[in-house]
Amino acid sequence: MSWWERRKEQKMVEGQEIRKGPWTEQEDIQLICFVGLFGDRRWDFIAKVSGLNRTGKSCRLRWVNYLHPGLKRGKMTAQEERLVLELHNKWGNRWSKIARKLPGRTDNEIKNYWRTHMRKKAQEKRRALSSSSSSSSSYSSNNPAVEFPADTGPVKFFDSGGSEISASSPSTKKKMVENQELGDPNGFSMDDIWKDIDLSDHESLTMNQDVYSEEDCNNFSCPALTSPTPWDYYCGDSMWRMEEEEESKLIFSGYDHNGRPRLAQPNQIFFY
DNA sequence: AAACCCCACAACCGCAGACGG
DNA sequence: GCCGTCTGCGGTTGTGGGGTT
Repeated sequence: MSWWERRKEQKMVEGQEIRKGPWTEQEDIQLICFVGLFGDRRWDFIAKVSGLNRTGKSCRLRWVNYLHPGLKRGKMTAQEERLVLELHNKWGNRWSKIARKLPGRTDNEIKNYWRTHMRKKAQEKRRALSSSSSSSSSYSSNNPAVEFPADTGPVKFFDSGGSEISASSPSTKKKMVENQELGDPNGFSMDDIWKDIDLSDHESLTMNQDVYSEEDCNNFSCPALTSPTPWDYYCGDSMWRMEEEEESKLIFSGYDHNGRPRLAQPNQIFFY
């Protein structure tokens, strides 16, 4: 049993049910306040002192994927889509690494985008293949690995990635290798398939414009947000400097009558 | 209008690495 | 070096909304 499970159990014993599922506005506000006070590092501590009855992990996730100032909302721009494609081709499923090149986008967002995007691609490809040739395709039907499931549900083979097998951990690497092995009984790996998909995208990309270099990626900056978020009202980029400006920061203290977030000094906030 | 499908998004889980005692 | 604790990452699942049949 892991420490986390032990801890969960301990909490249950203490009679504190760990909350799960969607976050309420009130919880968001509470979390924002406590992150404002203690910074976005000590999640376990924040989870404890905030009285949210959430796990530290859950708090962190909520912050990183939803509440963090500067997050972009809305559809990926064409530029971002291209960048994701490029970077995935290069790094594989290193979502956090890719996300760092797209300011305002989270790894989760990119992951989700890729998942749906690639599923669509796979389906299109499958349709194209089945209509063009039912017998001579190199995507042989006796290769179970390339049998795109009729069902559009989760597909394991999307765990493959760019030209470089890159993984943060040995187990992840192992998984990738396993996937490749599983998907390659006849010398045709899932990686090849995805590379193929990537390439077709890549080709259409390069037909129209220059390919992004790494330098481009580093210099890439997203256009200004078009729709104001609550964070635009109350912090602009100041929250990014929160750690350096512990003393002078303003933090969220609720909504005013217009529904706009209110600002206050930490010492002006009373939680309960 | 109802049923169904698809997509986007939010959230959870398991695991591994980092770090401090 | 070991162990406990915590954080971060990648994979997966659940769900709500919008579009289509």
